[in-house]
Amino acid sequence: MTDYTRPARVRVAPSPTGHMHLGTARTALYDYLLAKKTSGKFILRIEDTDLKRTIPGAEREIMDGLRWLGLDYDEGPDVGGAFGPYRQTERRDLYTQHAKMLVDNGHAYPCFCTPDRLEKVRQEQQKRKETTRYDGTCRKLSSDEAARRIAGGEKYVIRFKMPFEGSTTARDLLRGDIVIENKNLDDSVILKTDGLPTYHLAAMVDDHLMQITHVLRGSEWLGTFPLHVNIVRAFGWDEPEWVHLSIFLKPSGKGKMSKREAAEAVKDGYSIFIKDMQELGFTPEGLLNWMALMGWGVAENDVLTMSDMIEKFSLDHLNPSPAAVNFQKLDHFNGTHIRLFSTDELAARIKPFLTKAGFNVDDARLLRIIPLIRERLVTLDDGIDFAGFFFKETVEPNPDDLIAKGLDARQSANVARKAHEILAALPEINHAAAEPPMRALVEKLALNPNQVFGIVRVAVTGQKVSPPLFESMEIIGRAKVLERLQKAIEMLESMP
RNA sequence: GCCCCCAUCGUCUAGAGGCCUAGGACGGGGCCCUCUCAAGGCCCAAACUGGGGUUCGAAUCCCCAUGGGGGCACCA
Repeated sequence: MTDYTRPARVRVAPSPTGHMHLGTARTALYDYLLAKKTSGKFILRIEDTDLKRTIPGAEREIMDGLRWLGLDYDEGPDVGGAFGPYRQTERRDLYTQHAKMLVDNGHAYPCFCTPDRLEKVRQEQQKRKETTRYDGTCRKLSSDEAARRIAGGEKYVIRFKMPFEGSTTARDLLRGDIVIENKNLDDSVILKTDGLPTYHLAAMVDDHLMQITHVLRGSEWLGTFPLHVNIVRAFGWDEPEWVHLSIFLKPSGKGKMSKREAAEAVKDGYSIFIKDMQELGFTPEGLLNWMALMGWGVAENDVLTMSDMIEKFSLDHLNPSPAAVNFQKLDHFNGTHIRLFSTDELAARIKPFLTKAGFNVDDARLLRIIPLIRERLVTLDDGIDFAGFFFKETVEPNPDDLIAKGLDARQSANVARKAHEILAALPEINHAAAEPPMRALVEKLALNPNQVFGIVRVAVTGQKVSPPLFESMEIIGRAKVLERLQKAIEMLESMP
């Protein structure tokens, strides 16, 4: 059982090489939950040691994404902290020193092999159907010779010396002991020609120096797990708790999320990128709830707020198996959380979407609209379809939509005229006053409510689907309702 | 090819040897409500991959098979 009485220090350590995605967000969430649960610290560390792949703006997106999700970090590049800097390129000297420590105590060595040679070795191994691995050429070099070549200006990397014999046992919190024969391991590069470390060195050094107690990371790291454990042990450090999280599979469950699949999701109105999700109208609450439950589960009542999650979260109960993403379920959680918002809250969340869509939003009016649309929204973006017409001067219904089922244009025009008459006779169009006479009209015409109200709906809102008719008309106001009805009558009359 | 990991309804999961006739959620189907679309309520179908052990007793522990996934970079 995990000890939740000691404050945990956990970190999310993304590399700024692209858009922030679901996997990073979920790891951050679990980190955050653990930190909150133990009154510990949640830390953001930027792993930007691959200069070639670093993308400008990516770091900003990560920080914005975490904050938008409500996963505020206690330490990080832009907030500081006692264990900084929190950007690996700013910790360069630390890695150089630590690499040297390993060389000095015989756990690492300089390697002068060129990329060309390594590539050739790899190809030959592949041809012979062998495992591709470093062949150990430079491991045999004497330290004198290595020193001479370095002094001669030759380029080199530092490789970690993996043991040849025996086995390495690494303990994962969810999987127990993972044992691997050392002969299956090779000597990985820990410090590159450019002087910057690879993940293997940088993450181990930083996790130790930053006093990380629990390392939560994707299970794609399981392959290099023994390497990492060996590095930590070579330094003589205590190990953190290792927790390898399940990875996300594409919706079909066949293979992990790929670029291709990501593009596919966007076409369907979804995305695996946090920034896109925000723009698509998903809420942090819905997203968090959904992500939390991929890789973790609760017995019942799975609608969870942040405080519910903090209360119920348990590392021991995480699920190690891969999880296929299910966007339909995201829709469900998003809608559910939207319905949990107060009217003021929802209005504030929707307003930016309406504004962005070009509507001039009146706050008081929006507040009246919210109760009408709340349970119809899946995303905040849906607010445009359900509330946009309230802010339009005029609407342009599709003429065909004005014709009720079972009626022709002439008959529909007649219905519209009668409705206009009834509504025009009212000093004010509100729900209470308008519904009874309109119901009476349905009776009198021997039609069904669908037909009559449908015509009025399309005329007044410009669309076939809308919030409840009478409540909507009340907000639109008498003048505009009559004006729009009149226009619809004319449209119908001009139809053959 | 080699190494590693995983395995409960279509999907996400609960399950920690007897509380299991296997629970919940999404999705699906049906009914109710209903001015459209939703939301909501009620109901239904749907799973322990297979085979061997261990045990009085296995979804749960062990082994094998099968299936799925991940990794084999001077990327993270």
